[in-house]
Amino acid sequence: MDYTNCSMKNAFLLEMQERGYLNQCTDLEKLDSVCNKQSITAYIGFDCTASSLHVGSLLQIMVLKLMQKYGHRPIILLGGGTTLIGDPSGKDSTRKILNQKEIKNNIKNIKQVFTKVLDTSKNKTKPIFVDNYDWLAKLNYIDFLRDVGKHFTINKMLTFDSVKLRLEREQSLSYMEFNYMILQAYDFYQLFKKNKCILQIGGSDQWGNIVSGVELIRRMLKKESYGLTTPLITLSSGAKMGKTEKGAVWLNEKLFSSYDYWQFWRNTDDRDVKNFLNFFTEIKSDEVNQLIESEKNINKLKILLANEATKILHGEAAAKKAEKTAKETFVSGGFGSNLPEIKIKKDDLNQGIKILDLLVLNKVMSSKSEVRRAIKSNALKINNEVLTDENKVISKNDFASDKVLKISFGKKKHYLIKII
RNA sequence: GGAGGGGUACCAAAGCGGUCAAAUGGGGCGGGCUGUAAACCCGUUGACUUCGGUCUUCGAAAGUUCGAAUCUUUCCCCCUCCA
Repeated sequence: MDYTNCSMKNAFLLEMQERGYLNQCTDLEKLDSVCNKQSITAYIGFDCTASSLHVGSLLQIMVLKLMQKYGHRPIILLGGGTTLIGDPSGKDSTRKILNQKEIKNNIKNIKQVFTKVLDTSKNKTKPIFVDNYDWLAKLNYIDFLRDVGKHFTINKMLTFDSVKLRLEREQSLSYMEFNYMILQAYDFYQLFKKNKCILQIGGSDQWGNIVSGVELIRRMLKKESYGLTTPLITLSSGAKMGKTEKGAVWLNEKLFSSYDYWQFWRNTDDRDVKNFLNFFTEIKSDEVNQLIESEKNINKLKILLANEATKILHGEAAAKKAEKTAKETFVSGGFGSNLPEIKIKKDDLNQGIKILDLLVLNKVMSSKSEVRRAIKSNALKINNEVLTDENKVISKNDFASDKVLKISFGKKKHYLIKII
């Protein structure tokens, strides 16, 4: 949506707009004037179907961070209740239903990301974590239908994309999932009442759910609340954002290392660099424009992007370390110290280990055939030398004076073999 | 509940008794070119292998046959139309 003609005054919303975080808003002008008068509380709900969020949720997290910058308070709703139900938005089919234990565990892990990225030091803007299981689980079905359900018409619900698409594609939509939007609307109502949360933010696929909440609050409390969505990020290549050769780009370090995370940003498509600098770093928008103008070497900007983005999630030290490793590995072709390691026992090394076994056992590749294939196509290197012998046995002699050996698969995947 | 149609590898989709580890497209992976980018070109894409082969796969199970993804039976699941 184009808001260029809207005369916003509020600094927070202006920056939202400059960075491209604004997609749709239920009433931007009113929200603007509210934000100008007071600090607000807003919430974003996150899905807890996995043990970590991935970059797909990063834009939302950046919005929360930006709120804090302007003195507003974010609420993070980790939907233990709604995850039990499953949001049909943007899904072709029913997703896997998790049990409570899995969800609890997921919430615990996901929470770590927020405590790392957001500022928890200031009382006024300190994030609040809530779990809608706390109120959803207590609901009484009959009461709920009478108090909340009466405000929803099936006629309207059927027109929401999340429902409509399923019906059009003739994919089944269970009654359970059909209720999702009501529960999400009820969440907003609860947070409005309990925490004076007047704004719900979400991805563009959440629009329908968010509007339902705004309407529910209006009907039940006769009060005004707001909804705002962020755009769906589309890559220049048309692909979905967040896929790499290592799978999804997870935000939890256990699932996706800070080095890989840095690499992910470093490998950004030229055409996406400007957007990403605006979306995923804290560099000011006009500064970004200037950089794009003045810096002729796009790779320098990609390094900047990687550093800044990694800094936000994993801290400055991790970002620096990743940059150093990348430099050592790619520029000088040496041994970056932060590369993933494969450990070999001294005894095993004395006997010699087949390269085939080594790579499969350490999950560098999933089968011996794959290793053989890689060797046939000159994709495997030991200390930068192409390996042609698939029967190669790694032994002590292969190690340089240093106690380290570098194995590379393709141009980007490098591993250090260490003797333990 | 009745009548049809269908379930094939990561996905889509061909094959309908042997020449099928299974066409083709997409995706993935690798190589080349480059800039750790894009585009393009090439290779590869079940597992194990002493590179001769061997083993396991076409919804599940049983059967026919020298031989089955292909034929038969039962079961499970999905879709369409009718009620």
